Amino acid sequence: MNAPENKPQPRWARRKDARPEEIIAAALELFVERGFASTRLDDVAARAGVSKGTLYLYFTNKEDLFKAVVRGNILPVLQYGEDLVTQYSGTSADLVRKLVRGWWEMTGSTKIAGIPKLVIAEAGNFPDLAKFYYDEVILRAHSMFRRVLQRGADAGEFREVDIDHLVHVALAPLVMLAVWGHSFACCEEQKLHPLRYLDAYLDMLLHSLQKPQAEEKKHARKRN
Amino acid sequence: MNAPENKPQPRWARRKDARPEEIIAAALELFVERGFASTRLDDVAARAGVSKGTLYLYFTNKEDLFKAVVRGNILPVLQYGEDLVTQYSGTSADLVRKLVRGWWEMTGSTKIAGIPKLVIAEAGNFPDLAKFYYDEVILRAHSMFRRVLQRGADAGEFREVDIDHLVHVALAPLVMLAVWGHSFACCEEQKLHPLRYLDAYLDMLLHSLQKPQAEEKKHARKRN
Amino acid sequence: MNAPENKPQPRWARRKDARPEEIIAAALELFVERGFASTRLDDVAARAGVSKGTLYLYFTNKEDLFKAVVRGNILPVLQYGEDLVTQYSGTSADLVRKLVRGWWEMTGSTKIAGIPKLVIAEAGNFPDLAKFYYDEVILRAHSMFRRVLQRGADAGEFREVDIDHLVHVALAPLVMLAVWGHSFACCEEQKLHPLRYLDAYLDMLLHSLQKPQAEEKKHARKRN
Amino acid sequence: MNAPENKPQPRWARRKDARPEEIIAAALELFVERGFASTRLDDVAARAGVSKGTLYLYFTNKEDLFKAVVRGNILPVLQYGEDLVTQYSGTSADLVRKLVRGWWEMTGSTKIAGIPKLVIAEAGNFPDLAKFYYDEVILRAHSMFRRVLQRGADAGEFREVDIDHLVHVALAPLVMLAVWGHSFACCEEQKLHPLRYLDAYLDMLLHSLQKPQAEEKKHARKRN
DNA sequence: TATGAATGAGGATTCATTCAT
DNA sequence: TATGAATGAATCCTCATTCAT
Repeated sequence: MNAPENKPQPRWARRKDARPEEIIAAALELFVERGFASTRLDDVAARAGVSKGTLYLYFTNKEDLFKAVVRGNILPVLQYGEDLVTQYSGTSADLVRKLVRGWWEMTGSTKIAGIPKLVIAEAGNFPDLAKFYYDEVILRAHSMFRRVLQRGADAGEFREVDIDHLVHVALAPLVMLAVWGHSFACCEEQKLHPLRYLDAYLDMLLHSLQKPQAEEKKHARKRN
Repeated sequence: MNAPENKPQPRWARRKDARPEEIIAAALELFVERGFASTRLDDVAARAGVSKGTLYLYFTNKEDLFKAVVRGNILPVLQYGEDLVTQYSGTSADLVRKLVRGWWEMTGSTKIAGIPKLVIAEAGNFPDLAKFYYDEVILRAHSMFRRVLQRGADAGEFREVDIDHLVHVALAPLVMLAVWGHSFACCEEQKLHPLRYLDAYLDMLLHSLQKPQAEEKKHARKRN
Repeated sequence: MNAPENKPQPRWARRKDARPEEIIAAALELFVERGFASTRLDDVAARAGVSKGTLYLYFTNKEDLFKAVVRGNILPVLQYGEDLVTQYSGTSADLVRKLVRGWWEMTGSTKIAGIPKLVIAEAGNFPDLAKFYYDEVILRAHSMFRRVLQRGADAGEFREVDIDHLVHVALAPLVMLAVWGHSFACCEEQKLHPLRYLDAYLDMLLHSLQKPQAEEKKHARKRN
Repeated sequence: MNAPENKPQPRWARRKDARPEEIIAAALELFVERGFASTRLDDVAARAGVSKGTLYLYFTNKEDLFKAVVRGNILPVLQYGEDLVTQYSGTSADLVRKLVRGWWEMTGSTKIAGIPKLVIAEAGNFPDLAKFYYDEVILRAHSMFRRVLQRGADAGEFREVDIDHLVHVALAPLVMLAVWGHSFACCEEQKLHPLRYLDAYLDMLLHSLQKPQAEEKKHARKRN
């Protein structure tokens, strides 16, 4: 206890700051595993190592905790992508590849990937959560991806397409990959290989954006 | 009661057989609107015009009813697609277009489109339902789509791709369109236009399958 | 079971009609004994001989049950008094005596006497119940008593007083007697004798309404 | 912390002694506003400007605090009346008037008037509090009022009545006035005017105690 | 003394399920 | 078959109370 291990903060004060995040982490796991309705707050408390009552010190009710789980986990991952898009200087195709693979490593392959399923499942029951997710996550993600497509089109790298709708379409396979991992993945006898799935996805998407060869050559020349 | 026998209660006799289907129809609506856990059997019974007890004459419990809803609604739509693939004689690109637009009209734009969301949401809680859906719906849909891609490749119409994974990828936007309509659609200020979404999807998919021009020409010649 | 005891109604149907009243009766006892907050619905159910869930078939929630208890028990007793006032043909003093003694027998000495205490105690927490009680019970009781005083004044039997305020004042000892029985009665070593209390009350009230002797004589003459 | 010692925290020293009374004052307000069960100690602490834990330094539990509120507020008001009765030299009717109006100013019109309602409401749940209140408040008040009536009777000013019961009866309107202000007062559209109520009360009470005129004259003569 | 984070027993409420009719 | 009254297990949430600091 009095060991020189650098433990300057009293255990309690530190706990107080850490508690909400510990609870959110526990709740994320359980909500992802079981869904909103089937998750008992007893279990969340137990997994977070606190008592039931403690939950209510930090969250008004189950719904509030649910929203905190979504907001707390999902927003940080958007910033990364937006920054990347802003800073990137290579080809737009490479940017797409980098974004997709980055998303997989930071989100798609983690517990956070369970959130889209959660939000989709509960959108009807929590309209304001759905609205939040739509405004803060979906619109931002669409906006980011639209910038990438526009960037490629402006540079003459991508062909002209219906960008507004393609954004919707092109993000769907990523969302589905995340959803899949928390729904049917465990039913598969021959497991889906996420990286091959992503390769096939990138192959499809980038092929579909490629200009007809004639123009492509012009573009290639310009770039040099 | 003591009335003469010339009224064999025709309406009733008919209803008796129809009961399970009426219940399933009512349950479909409510499950789609509210999700599994939030749907009360009271309401299902009320909407089906029967008493709560009657539900238990036809379904052993809520879970059983849920499964019946899924099974009863989802299987019929697959047959149509499979038959089409078998019989179709035009180009594979046209077959893809026809399948996609047919799916939209028969399924994507109907209440049935709510089922994928439901199954995804409850997959964790009903593993055997998920397994059923995976085996009977997803695998069959994948298989059907795989045949189409293979058909195009065999005919030299489509370029060579990783068909196994592309099937997964290529179906995702359709599933997501169905899911979208039952999750975030009501949050949108500028509503997604499903037919344009499908156009963008087909445009993307078919472009990505196109052979490079050189080969394309060969193919075009062959086709003529 | 098949005994010839005249039990013509099926037990269930009869129960359904009787249930709300059985529950209200049980709830009255417990609310009176323990107050609103300290009464557990478990106990109400047990005393009514039903399960907890059954309460919710008949009452929306605890508050609703509470209100039903008050409304169901208190309104019937008012009618008696109002009818008596309307029909009575003797002196107003005798009418007062009859009303007071009737109230004691029908209400003051029964469980119903616990209700004023209840309503007083919970008025702050249930403003609409208080409003109901004020409108439907207090105002009606005041109105009835005002008619009696006015009747006596009109007949020259009672002296002129500030009737509006006297009504309030004069009913207070009756309310207090009811309240007393459910609050301090059990603390007394020498028990309050309700009938003597009522005698003292009537003596005080009627004396205070008596005209000065001179006028009294005139009145007496008139009456003959 | 390491500041020079010239600051003996005067404010704190003062507060330390005042704490229990500040808590009691805060608790009185809340108990009166909401009743015992609906008052949260959180709120008491907040209103008293202390932490929840601090309450337990001064009171063993909620019940103890409740009792302290009652005892601390109700006893002081009795002494005034008892002293007045002992010292008063005017007519007994005037003494009654003086007592009643004094009570209104010192108690009936203040927050303290909420206590009778509280005690009545919780008498069943806190028998020892009820006993305390009965012994220390009600019996003393009765005793005091009995002395006044006896004083009037002994002086030949009041007629002979059943003093023991009249004491009960005669105090009831005062208690009810206090209770009224904390129960139905807020329901009234035409507010009760307390001073007129008290006038009507005194008028009734003193009239009822008046001797028949013949004797009254004798008494008047004696007094001169 | 004073704090306030943490506790957990307690109670209202819901709803799938049963079963007497 | 059909009903719907009744059940009671399950779970959210509250808040008086404790105790490490």
